[in-house]
Amino acid sequence: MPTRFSGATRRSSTGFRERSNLKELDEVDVIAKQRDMIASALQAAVDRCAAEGVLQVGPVHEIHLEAPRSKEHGHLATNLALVLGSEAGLPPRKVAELLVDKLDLEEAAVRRVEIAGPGFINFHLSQDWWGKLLAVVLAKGPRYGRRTAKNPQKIQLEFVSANPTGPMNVVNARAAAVGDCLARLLAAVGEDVSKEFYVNDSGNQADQFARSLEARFRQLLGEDAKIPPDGYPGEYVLDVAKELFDEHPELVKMSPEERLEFFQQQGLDRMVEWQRRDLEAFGVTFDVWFRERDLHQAGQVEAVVRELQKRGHIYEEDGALWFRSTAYGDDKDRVLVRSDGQPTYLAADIAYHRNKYGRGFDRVIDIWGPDHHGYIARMKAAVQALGRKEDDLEVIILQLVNLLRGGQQVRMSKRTGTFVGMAELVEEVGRDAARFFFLMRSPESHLDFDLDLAQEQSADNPVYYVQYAHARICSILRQAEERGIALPGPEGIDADLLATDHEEELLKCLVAFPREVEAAALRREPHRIAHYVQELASLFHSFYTHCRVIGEEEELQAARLTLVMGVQTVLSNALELLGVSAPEVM
RNA sequence: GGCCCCGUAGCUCAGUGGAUAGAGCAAUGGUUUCCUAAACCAUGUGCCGGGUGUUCGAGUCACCCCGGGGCCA
Repeated sequence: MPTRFSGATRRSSTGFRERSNLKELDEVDVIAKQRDMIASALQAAVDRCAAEGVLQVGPVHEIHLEAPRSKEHGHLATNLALVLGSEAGLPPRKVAELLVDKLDLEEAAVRRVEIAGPGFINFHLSQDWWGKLLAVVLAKGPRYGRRTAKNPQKIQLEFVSANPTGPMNVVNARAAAVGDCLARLLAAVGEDVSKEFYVNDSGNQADQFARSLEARFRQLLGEDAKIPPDGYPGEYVLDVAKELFDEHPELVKMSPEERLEFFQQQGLDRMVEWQRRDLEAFGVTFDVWFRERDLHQAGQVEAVVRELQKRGHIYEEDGALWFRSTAYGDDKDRVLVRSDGQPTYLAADIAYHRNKYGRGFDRVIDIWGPDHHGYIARMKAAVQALGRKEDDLEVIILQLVNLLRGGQQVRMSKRTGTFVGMAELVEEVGRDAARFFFLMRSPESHLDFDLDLAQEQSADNPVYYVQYAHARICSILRQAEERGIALPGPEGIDADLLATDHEEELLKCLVAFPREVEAAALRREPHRIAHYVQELASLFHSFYTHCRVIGEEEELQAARLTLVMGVQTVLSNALELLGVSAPEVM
């Protein structure tokens, strides 16, 4: 039944986003359903062959169906016959023949089945099915690619957690982009995610920062104060000192001890605020900003040491308290409380992780910089010593970022002032480009970040390339709207008309999106989405050059407009996952 | 010395144990009466660092070696 896009139904400024009432399509993922139907048909065929004795095999554990790379191999393919071949003692192609012979695919939208290569069984889906797929994409709209989980995990994702004693660097920025994207991906597959930033506002570094502030403060008063040797000489410390000086004239009258105390609190708060603003400018927000200070004040560091003691994981040696982390695979035991009674950083970190689980998280994912890989074993040991499973803590180590300018590596040095921090980077290349570039590589790969390319407004710049595809679609839809072109509903189009390779490739790409999201989320690999969206944009640009949309014969125009809306939806959804904007005009 | 990451086309990198290993860049040549040329099309490129093993099948998994980067001591 045709519905009209123009006129009565809702429409967005960019086109004909429409709210469909395709209830059952909205609920069921037709792609997954198609897989399930083919898989169960294969299962039935195996059972029948086994019952008739032509195939002597045990129960099949898993039927693997994949989308082949090459289109000659159909839309879905299974290696089932190859797997069963050795077990049955028959050549795989023979097994495939037996299976295909017994295959009942009446329920499935399969147009053709063939045996190919060493024994693959390839399935070609009917064109009609592609029309249904488009209907699903449009019906789900922003929710296409998202799903709900039957038993959502409560996941805590901790990332960035930069020391509040200085500006954030480019690895922090990479962590922000990756962490935020991962949070979006996990939410997209139905998990319950909380993003957290851990503020190391205690300990020696925080003390040194306060002392550096004090020195800067005295300099403002005209005194000849020196930054302590382990302090922070950066100019930003002077800026903070100035701010505090202007806002708190009473500081002048305080004793040095009182002032130090004040700087410990207010100075670090100022830095944290600064970080929060920089992150916001990058489009990254956190659900929780957790202060290490609070852990100490609540006595949780002592508490976790006591708990480990009670559980028998602590021993005393040389006046210090040691955690027997080797019992869980660490290469040596670790000090938790030094002989002078001071807890170590590790003790606080363990207390922090206990706190996380105490808040009811099923799983904790930490994203750390490359300098922390040595901590994985001891933290995992601690988590297990506290009675959790090893997998309840997952650590992603981000590798280094090399900034390139003019083809040359930008040497990072705080001393020589060639330091490019997160804020400068976002300022220089823009939020979208920065995020996209950070998400192009897998987290554990070293990343070369080409500052020149990121700013280029050309085809070479993948961000613009992808965004341009979206803008072009918006342009088509605007024109269709202006001309008052009426459309059938997505379920009313004739999908047979989408017959060119360009169109088929696009449809296949749209189908693949939910699984791509799932893979990216489960494997913690956001870069998959960056690659996917480039692929989709590329297919669209090619389609755009070769196929007209507006001005074609009415039915074809309708079918292509529907296809283009589907592409728009998926481009926009994918970019949303990356945290990159999808502009309507460029 | 121990550990982590990487090694795939000239460069930067993708690559769920599957079929003839891909993309972008760079190079060369083309495409605009027509929805945005920030685009498209065509052409070439490989001991997937090396070896051994597991497997019906290995760029992918295991082990060893070589090389680059990093962390710790």
